[in-house]
Amino acid sequence: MFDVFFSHILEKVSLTEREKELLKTYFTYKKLRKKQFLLEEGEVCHYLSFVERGLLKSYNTDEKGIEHVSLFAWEGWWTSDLSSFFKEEKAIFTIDAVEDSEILMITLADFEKMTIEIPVMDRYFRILFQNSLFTKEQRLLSSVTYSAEEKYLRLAESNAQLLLRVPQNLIASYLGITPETLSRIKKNISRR
Amino acid sequence: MFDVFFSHILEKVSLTEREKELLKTYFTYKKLRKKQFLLEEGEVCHYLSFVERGLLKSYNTDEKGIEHVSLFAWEGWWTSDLSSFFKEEKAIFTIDAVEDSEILMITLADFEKMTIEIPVMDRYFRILFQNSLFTKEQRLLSSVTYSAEEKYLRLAESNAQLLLRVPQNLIASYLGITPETLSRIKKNISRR
DNA sequence: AAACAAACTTGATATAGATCAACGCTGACT
DNA sequence: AGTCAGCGTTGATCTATATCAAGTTTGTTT
Repeated sequence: MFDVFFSHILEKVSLTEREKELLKTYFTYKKLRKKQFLLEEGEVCHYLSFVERGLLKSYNTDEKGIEHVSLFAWEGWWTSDLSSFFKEEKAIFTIDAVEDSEILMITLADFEKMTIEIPVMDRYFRILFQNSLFTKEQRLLSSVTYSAEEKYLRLAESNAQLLLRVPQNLIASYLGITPETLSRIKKNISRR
Repeated sequence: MFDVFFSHILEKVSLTEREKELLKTYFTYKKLRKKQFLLEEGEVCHYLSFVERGLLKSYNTDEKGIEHVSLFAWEGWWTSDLSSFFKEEKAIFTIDAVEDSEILMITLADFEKMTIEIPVMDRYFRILFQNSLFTKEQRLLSSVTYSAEEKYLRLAESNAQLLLRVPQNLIASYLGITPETLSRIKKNISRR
């Protein structure tokens, strides 16, 4: 139940057996069926969640009702509306399960307790957030600099697995283009 | 020389006098004249820098030679090509001074020493990177969801100071639109 | 297996914003 | 004080991608 969890954390920091046992106590295990919501826009996001198995997406819905996927999270990733979670404000993102999933959830109060009692978790999350920043920076640059086709090709290169696991309309949404445009792009690419 | 520096760090974590003195020893002070480079694309980024005074921008230049501003950093902000700094890879960003500036710089080796010897700095940077993530998430959402005019209005609201301090062509670049478009947007807004 | 709803494709048309070009203003350096 | 480069404005045109619409394929539920 904590397999993926510990293997991911121990890649970045060391924990004693005692710390491991303590760490477990802060988390709640939950199963989600495909399409089930973990968070809905407008609620306060009460959990930071680690994906043990499955795949979730977090997205924002605009005035026209169009969904813009902000992040996919599968085995070994964390997901949450970070801003809502840490500031206890209303969430701007919705999170739901793309596949049946199993997650480990922690509340803000427990997160704070955890960083006090296991200070090395501050280091773990420092490294985690730092790596997240690289990715976000790349995406931001990509979204401003490249054409729709280049964005798709770059995603295909950097994240081939995603394309196999996620329906094309969600990929389009993640890239910030319409499904129609993505369909045409793929046709053009395969014609060459 | 470390005024802004300590006031910003002490907002987030506490330090003993001993830790403060030790912390200082890891940083190098540097003055930059307007237009002077702190980092050029293709180099490895050897420093993470805190801005004591002034204003820097970090940007990426595309194949057409167009600059895309990724981040402005003024008093109390950190700047670096994070990915290049932490992975010791070639930088994709260039950083230069928009105004005469004074900065405090730390190398990766010293950063690592610092987090070992003053573990609470892991916490400081965890919180810092976490806050950065909120902002990047917002910008990404904004860049995909909103029209050029909405992006501008949102920036004006959330960051009025920036508009006063930075030339309009850089604001356009930061928003991912052309200077011509921004000029037209402002005209439209003021006509109403 | 039938029936229905998603997901994907293809074509026609519309549009936001880019690009190209010319000109005026401002402020920095000689 | 004069000159020149950079910044901002405005207009005309172009283009990548969105939007709208219809049809096809795939997958899920009963």
